[in-house]
Amino acid sequence: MKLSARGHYGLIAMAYLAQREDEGTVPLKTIAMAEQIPDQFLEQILFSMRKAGLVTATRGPRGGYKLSRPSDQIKVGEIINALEGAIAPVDCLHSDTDQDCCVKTESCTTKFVWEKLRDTMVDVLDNISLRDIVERGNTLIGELGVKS
Amino acid sequence: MKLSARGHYGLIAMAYLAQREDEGTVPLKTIAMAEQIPDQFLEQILFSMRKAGLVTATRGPRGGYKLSRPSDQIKVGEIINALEGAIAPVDCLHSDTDQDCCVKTESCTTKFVWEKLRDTMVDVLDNISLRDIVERGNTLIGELGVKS
DNA sequence: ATATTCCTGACTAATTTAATCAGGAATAAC
DNA sequence: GTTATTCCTGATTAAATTAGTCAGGAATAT
Repeated sequence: MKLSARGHYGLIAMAYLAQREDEGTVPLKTIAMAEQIPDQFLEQILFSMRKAGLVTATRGPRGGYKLSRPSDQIKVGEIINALEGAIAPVDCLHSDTDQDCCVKTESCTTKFVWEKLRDTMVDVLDNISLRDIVERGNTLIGELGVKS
Repeated sequence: MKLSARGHYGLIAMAYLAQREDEGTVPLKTIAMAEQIPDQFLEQILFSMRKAGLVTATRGPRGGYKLSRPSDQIKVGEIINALEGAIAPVDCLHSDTDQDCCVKTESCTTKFVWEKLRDTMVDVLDNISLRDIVERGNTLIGELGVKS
């Protein structure tokens, strides 16, 4: 039940962009450097973010990435979904019909457990926006002092 | 964010035992056969269950496994915990101090997201017992008719 | 005795994930 | 129009994890 590095890095990068949403574009290398993400790996990740319509990119000198929408309109759920596919603790949750996993055995009495888990996870992630993360970060800094 | 086969099979096997909790011990092979789980793999899994104190085993002819407690006192969370370790979407959630992941970058403003997700997941899984699964299964059978 | 069933570590195979490589295309600055 | 910068994108390799098997042993009921 672990998040992949893709998802982990992805959210960090998006939060980085959110924190600078009023400052125009940010080049990939800047993010990679600041957050210690291998930059060719981050390239893959931001490519996915662009395909998902969550960021826009500009090429050439002074180019880079920025959020495609205000940070309060981008939910963590969308990001993770774009990077890792739909959340589903168990594969057989995908099919609308029970075909795949419930035909042969009676084991699918357990299925509702994973459905409930999935629904709860989706609910949590769809209710946190990038802005929430930025604000939370600012609050922490205010309370505890900046760290670096 | 996928459950491993260990966890998936494990819950199925435990639900199987729960459904027969008044019938004495059930041999591993019976479960493996019924639920289509490779039996040497199931052996590993039930071994873990025993080490975690969730089942008791009897050797020899007419031996087998049974739940070590009434099914309503065994939560899904315990089972998954024993089979996959503590739930933690991101590794740095383990350490009580921030040492591991938050020193170098400001990326840990995202940490609370994973904390919240973890807490919610734990909450869901700790509030479903094996008996809930059995009852749910019986209800479904009553409503929809038995499948096999 | 013997058949049955669990015990347990070591091992192998398959899959997934992380990361790198490579070459290209667009664009701003000069 | 040349150059440096930055994103684009598929292919490939390397590392790690997971799934599953092998092998031999120990306990126990009949």
